[in-house]
Amino acid sequence: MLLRALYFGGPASRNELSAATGLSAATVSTMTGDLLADNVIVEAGHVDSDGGRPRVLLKVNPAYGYAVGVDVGETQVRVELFDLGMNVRARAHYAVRSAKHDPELVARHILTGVDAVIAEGEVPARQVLGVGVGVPGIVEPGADALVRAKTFGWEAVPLGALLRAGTSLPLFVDNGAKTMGQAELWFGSGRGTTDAIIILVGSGVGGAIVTDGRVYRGAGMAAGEVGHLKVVAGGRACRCGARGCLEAYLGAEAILDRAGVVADSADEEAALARLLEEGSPVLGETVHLLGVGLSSLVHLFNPERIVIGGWAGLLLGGRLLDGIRAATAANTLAQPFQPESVVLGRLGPDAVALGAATLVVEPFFGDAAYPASVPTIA
Amino acid sequence: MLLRALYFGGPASRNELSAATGLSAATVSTMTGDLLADNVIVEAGHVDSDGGRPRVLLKVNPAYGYAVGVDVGETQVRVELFDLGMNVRARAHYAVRSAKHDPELVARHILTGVDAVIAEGEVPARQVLGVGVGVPGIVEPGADALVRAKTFGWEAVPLGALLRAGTSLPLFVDNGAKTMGQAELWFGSGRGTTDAIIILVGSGVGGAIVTDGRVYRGAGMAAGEVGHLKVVAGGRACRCGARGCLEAYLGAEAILDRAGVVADSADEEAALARLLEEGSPVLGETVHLLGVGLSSLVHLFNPERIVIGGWAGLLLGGRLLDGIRAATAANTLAQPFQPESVVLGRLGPDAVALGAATLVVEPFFGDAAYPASVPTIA
DNA sequence: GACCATAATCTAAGCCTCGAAGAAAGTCAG
DNA sequence: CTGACTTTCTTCGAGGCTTAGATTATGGTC
Repeated sequence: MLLRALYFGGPASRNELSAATGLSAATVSTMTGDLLADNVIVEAGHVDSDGGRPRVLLKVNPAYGYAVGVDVGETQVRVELFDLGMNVRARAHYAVRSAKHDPELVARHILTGVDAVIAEGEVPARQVLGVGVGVPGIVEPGADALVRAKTFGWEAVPLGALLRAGTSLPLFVDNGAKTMGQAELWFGSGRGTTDAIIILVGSGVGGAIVTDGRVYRGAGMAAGEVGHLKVVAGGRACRCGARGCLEAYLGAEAILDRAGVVADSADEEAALARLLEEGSPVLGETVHLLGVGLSSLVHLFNPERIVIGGWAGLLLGGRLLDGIRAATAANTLAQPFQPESVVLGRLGPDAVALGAATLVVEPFFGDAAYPASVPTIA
Repeated sequence: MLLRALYFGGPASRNELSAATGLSAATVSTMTGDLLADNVIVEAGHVDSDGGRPRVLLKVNPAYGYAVGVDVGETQVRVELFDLGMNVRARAHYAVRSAKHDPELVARHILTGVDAVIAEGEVPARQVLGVGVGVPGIVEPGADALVRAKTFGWEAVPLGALLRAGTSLPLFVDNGAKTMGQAELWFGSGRGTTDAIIILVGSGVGGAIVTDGRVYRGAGMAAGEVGHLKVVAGGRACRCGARGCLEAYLGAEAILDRAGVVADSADEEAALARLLEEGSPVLGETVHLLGVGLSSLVHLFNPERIVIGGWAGLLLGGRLLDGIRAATAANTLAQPFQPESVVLGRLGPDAVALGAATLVVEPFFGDAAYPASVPTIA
């Protein structure tokens, strides 16, 4: 609890911690004493007195531990080493031939990358708290971390098992959009909210739903698939097999397709930028449909904030944010929705690895250890 | 924690409680001793031994306290008194002229009803733990409990304030669909799940979304408005002002309207039953759109179970459940969805008052008292 | 330099939880 | 019927965490 308060509340004095956590000053004092002794936290300067004893500021020691974040993307595997302050200490990239995503090759890239960044970052191995991996598609819970990703042709790839064979570090695998969402939540535009929607538009559409301050994963880790929210019953075919999904209209691929632009994945960004420059009736429809989708989300989740991110999302939002807000408001009851609550992401499209690293750090900050809501009696 | 385990886990021995809660047998023993002394729990028979000392079963004392549940409906205000076991002890109904829902009149009905059922139930006033009220529309958080309900013409009715002027009992006001959903969650088809969608189809469409074992209310208590999930962008006009809402197709009113049947609200049930009997192309479309809506919900929430309730929902589901399951599956990725997870509600349409009473009881069972996810530092 | 204000620490007490030991209340074999 | 055995429940002392209240530390103000 204290660690979380310090981590997200920036440097703070013991006194502020006492107020923030509700613990007594005495408890904070003894606890911080222990944490200081264990080197988990460190002093971070003083604040000049305004009449009394000056406050000593404390913060989490960034060098106490390190986390590896991995982004398994369409074109490359990116591996990055972060300290607890989420500063990058080392990077490694491995290009992947677009069509071919051999699971074993990907796993090998990840494992080599992990060793490489730990070596390059000059970090003692025992201080590495774990490896977080963000992948496309749906990840099943369980030690094997079965991954289903249509875009990669992965049906049930046991990525967890493949990686565990090559490293003994704690391992966390999750959908890349969710890791990116968690990054926006912790360090980006979602900061400070407890109920938010983070929608990530890239080539496709993904997202993360934040409830009670945490990314909601549902009963089987598959919640938050914003891309497959239906906006037009019986509408355009989506690559998931269904019809009328948001992703069938909103991802860069879908937008370009609808506009009749031919572009392979490497050119998508330039092509979309050109489309925005030149204008197109498709864009108006896109904004409208995004508004419809967001209004559904508002009515379902009543979020405090809606963050639009991902490279295509930032491109669209940069020019059309007002339109998106208006389109959402037009479909939404006035009470639960303020247009200004729709904002753009702040972290850019490369935050998947950062978010993956936060998966490692999250349990370190106390996991919240919620009591099981209802204990089961046999 | 012990109370919750006992309440939802039925009668149980101290030993079972120890296993269920993770507390040691010693702790359970002392705690239950205190609870017994305070009369919060009582013994509930024995289980014959199978070789050792027989177990003494414990349960929550239903007579320890009482809760009043109120259902503010279209045609009447229903007030019911429940004991902790949620057995009805007394009822009072007050007819309301359909069109006219004068807030002060409604409040007066509620207050008279509360006094009436407490008197009729012969319950000591100090044992009444509070009053829960289920209303249509959206309830704003705060002491005034501002209610916005288009169907009643309520713009911002401070129902909480009106009631608090006439009673000093603790007061809980929430949307009726959510209270009903909580009733299904605690005592009906949702029992035992921690992640569920409960969709209630009556004249309109409402719902409750259960995450982490509790009804999710979002940042402003307005989450879970399943009726305003959009299924057809730019589709039929909904009474909320937007277009293409699920409620514009799925509520009894909308179904009958689409089928060209004229029926006022008193006849809706009979008319819908006749439509189901006779068949209609509208029904196929309804099933399809419900499937589309549910598939959106599955992708967003990845629930363990989907409960269809409300009088119209039970009517539809009774005949067309297989079709609904198939329509949902057709629009949903295979991994997160099993068709059998769609089930019918078990409590019938009168569970609003029951659910409202659970609002009163909920904090009594320990509120879960989740630590604030991130303490705020000034 | 006396006095005040605020921050941090120390101290003793209270509460919760647990392990270990043992009491209670049965079954079962002979 | 008796003694061994099984399982449930209770008691007791120890240990840990948290707190209120007193105390010490560190600076400003007059």
